[in-house]
Amino acid sequence: MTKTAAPSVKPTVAQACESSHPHDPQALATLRASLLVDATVASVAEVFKLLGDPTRVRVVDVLSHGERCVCDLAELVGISESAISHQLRLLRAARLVRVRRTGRLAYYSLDDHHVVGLLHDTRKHVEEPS
Amino acid sequence: MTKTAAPSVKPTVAQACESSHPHDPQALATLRASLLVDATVASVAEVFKLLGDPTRVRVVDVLSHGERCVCDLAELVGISESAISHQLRLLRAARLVRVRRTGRLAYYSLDDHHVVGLLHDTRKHVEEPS
DNA sequence: TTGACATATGATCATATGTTCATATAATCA
DNA sequence: TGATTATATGAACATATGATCATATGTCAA
Repeated sequence: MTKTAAPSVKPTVAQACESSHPHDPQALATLRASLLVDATVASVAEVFKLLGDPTRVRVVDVLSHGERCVCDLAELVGISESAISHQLRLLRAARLVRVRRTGRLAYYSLDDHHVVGLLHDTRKHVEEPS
Repeated sequence: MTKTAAPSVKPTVAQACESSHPHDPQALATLRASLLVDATVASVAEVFKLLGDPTRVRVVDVLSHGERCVCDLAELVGISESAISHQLRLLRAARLVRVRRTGRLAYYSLDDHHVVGLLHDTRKHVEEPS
C-alpha cells in the first residue's frame, strides 16, 4: 500500500521545479544524507501506527496504571474480549506489551515504557489551547 | 471501523472473570476515573495515526531540516507530486504542517514542533539494541 | 493571450484494518 | 470425566487508506 521505497533507490530524475527556483546541489546532497534510513522510517512508522488507533491508545492508557487481565481490559476499554485479544496480539508482536499467565488468566502489562512517554507528550500536546 | 465508544457509555455488565480473581470495586472505579477521556483518546490516536505511515514520517523528517517546496519534497521522499500533495493535505488538515505560497511554488514547513520531538524519541527508541 | 509549469483535488482501485462470529485451546471445578 | 471459564485465533465483512490517473486551478514567461 504505502510506498516505502527509499528515495535513493529511485533513479535521480531532474527536478521538475529546478528551473523555477535555485537549488544548491551540495545542500540537497547533505540533506539527503542526513535523512532517516529506510529501516528506521519503517520501524518508527510501525510504532506510531500501533498507537494510531483509539482502542490501542486506551489499552496503553489502562496498562500505564498497572497490569490487567484480558477481561478487565475488555471491560475498561469497552470492547469485546475477542476484539481485545486481537489487539493485544498486535501489541504483543510489536513487543509493546507482555503477558504473564496464571492458570487461565492472562495478565498484560507494558513491555515498553517509552510508549507511556509518547502518550503523555502527545496528550499534553493535543490538550494545549491552540 | 474502530470502536471509540467510551467504556462509561456502555452499561456496566458483570465482569466475566469476576469469579476467578478478586476485584476491588473501589480501585477499579478510581482507575476508571483516571483514564483519558474520549476526546483526548481520539485526538491522540489521530496524531499517532498521521505519523504511522512511512511516507508521512519521511515528510516530517525532511521538514525537520527546514521548509521545502512540494516538488523537492516529492523528490526527497521518493513519491509522485500528486501523492505528496494528498499527504500534505492530511498533514495540513491536522495542522502539523503549514504552507507559504510564493508564485506558483508552495513551501511547506512544520507547524507543530512537538512532532519532531515525538519522531526523535521514537527513533532513538527503535534504534536501541534490544 | 497562449503555453508551460507547480500544485491541488476528485475518482478509482487494490490493499489494509478492526470488528464480529464461530470455534479452538487450555485450565479449573463439580 | 464433563462442564464451565478465560483467552486465542481463523474467516468473513464493512470500512478506511494510500497510490495513481485525469483534470482543475493558479502563476509566470514569451
